[in-house]
Amino acid sequence: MSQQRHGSTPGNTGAVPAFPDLPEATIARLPEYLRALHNLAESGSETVSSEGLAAAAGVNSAKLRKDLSHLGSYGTRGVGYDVALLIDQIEYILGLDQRRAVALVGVGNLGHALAGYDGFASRGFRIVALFDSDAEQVGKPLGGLTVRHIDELGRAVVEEGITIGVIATPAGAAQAVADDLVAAGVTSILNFAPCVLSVPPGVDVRKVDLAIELQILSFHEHRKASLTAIPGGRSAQPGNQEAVGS
Amino acid sequence: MSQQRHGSTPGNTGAVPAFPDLPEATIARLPEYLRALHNLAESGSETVSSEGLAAAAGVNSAKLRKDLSHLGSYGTRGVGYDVALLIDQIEYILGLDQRRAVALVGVGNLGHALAGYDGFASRGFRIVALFDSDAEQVGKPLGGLTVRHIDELGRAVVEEGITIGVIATPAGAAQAVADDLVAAGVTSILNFAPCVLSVPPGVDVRKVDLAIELQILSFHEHRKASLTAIPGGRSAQPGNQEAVGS
DNA sequence: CGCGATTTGTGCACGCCTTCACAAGCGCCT
DNA sequence: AGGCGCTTGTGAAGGCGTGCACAAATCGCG
Repeated sequence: MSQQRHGSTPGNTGAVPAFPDLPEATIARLPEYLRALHNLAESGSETVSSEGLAAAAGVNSAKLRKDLSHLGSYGTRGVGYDVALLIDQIEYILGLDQRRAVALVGVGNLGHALAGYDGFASRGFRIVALFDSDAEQVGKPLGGLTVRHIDELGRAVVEEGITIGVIATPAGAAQAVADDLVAAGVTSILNFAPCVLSVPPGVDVRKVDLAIELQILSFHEHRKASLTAIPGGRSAQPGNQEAVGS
Repeated sequence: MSQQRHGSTPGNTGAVPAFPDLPEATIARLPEYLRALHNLAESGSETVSSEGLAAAAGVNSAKLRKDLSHLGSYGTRGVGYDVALLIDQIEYILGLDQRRAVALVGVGNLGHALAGYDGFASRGFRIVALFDSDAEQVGKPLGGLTVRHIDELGRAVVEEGITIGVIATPAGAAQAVADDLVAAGVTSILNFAPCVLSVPPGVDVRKVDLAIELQILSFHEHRKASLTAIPGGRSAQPGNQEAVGS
């Protein structure tokens, strides 16, 4: 975690409700809280304590309370948080009430899986267009959509109201695709290609590199092995849960 | 980002080289540096300055120097870093010289893509076994391997020397699979299921939730939209690169 | 051999995030 | 109505990570 520091809203005296200036670390945890809350709602819970929700989300209860306090006071002392109300609040903050339209570029190995991943639809996103530069792929049906050539991206972004682009191409093509997405008006990019993208100010990029996650685990394996090898090294360390994305 | 605080190596006076106690944030960036270094090596560079490598990895040069200084002094003032030497060092630290054996559990939509992802093999990992609980899937060939029933996991872990498990099952099955992996002796787990896993001390879990990444981007879209809507809101913010992990 | 240009390695200060500990508030029971 | 137990919300402290700015070190050239 590093940059991504955005300006606040200085003299916001308009009728529009002030957009809360949440810490980046808090934002990254809100989706996790949201998922836990949906589970609780399904199991019939009306309210939940910070302790209970924290356990379900895998975090410290103090951290959870501080995170939620940034959104405003939606809890009742002595009782807990109203599950349904909190769900609405978090979904509003995250902008999920708009069911954002997503474009997926690159329908190779990974792209196929992403196009068919039902976890997107169930959590507020619609993949509305698939693109590829390979003529072999263009025209093929995939998950209810037809793969289109990347030249059509600009038009599709406008017509479908796309605001988020997902890049699942090889690393060599990723920068060109990013440029195309930006030119088309997309301002948020999720990049699965193992490379650094250069984008203009105002465009947000998040990166997911599957191999990097394994390499981090590999480091801890290496460390654990070296600890158990030396005399005095303990074989059990308090290693534990760790989420990506900070 | 949160826990994962491991004990240091107190009285390490043995012949085994002291395992460096790297900050977690540094560890998360090492794989990125490694990728950039491989690119540089391929293009024929013998040495690289901190400025150059930082640009290739998408970070600040001061941060890069501090990160590398934790590994020891492998640079030459006035010249830069020896690319080949640094690659060896980082690969050693990350434990990649052992080409770790990985087990993949769940060959559904996402599992298929992971099994065929060549980015693993090219970066030090071998997927050596595929598992599923669905009898329909068991026996099918996939990426040069045959899908096995999850009951065989314990035996396979020992025989193949598996140290890392990847969970690509639905959320409902993930905890049971994690328990099986731990029981079989696996001490590192990469979890793609959208749920919190409970594991004993000494086992490391990293989580990748594709929908969460989109939700974080959605938040920034929402924020940007609300900024441009109010008078005085600027339409271009210094949003920028942001990696997951850490 | 000495000097200047270049680049690393790091001490320091700042800011963010986490965690503790507790006061304030709410509901329930008597 | 009053008191008691429970839970939230938050002030303060501590730790971690980042980035600046500079001293130390190395190479190349005259």
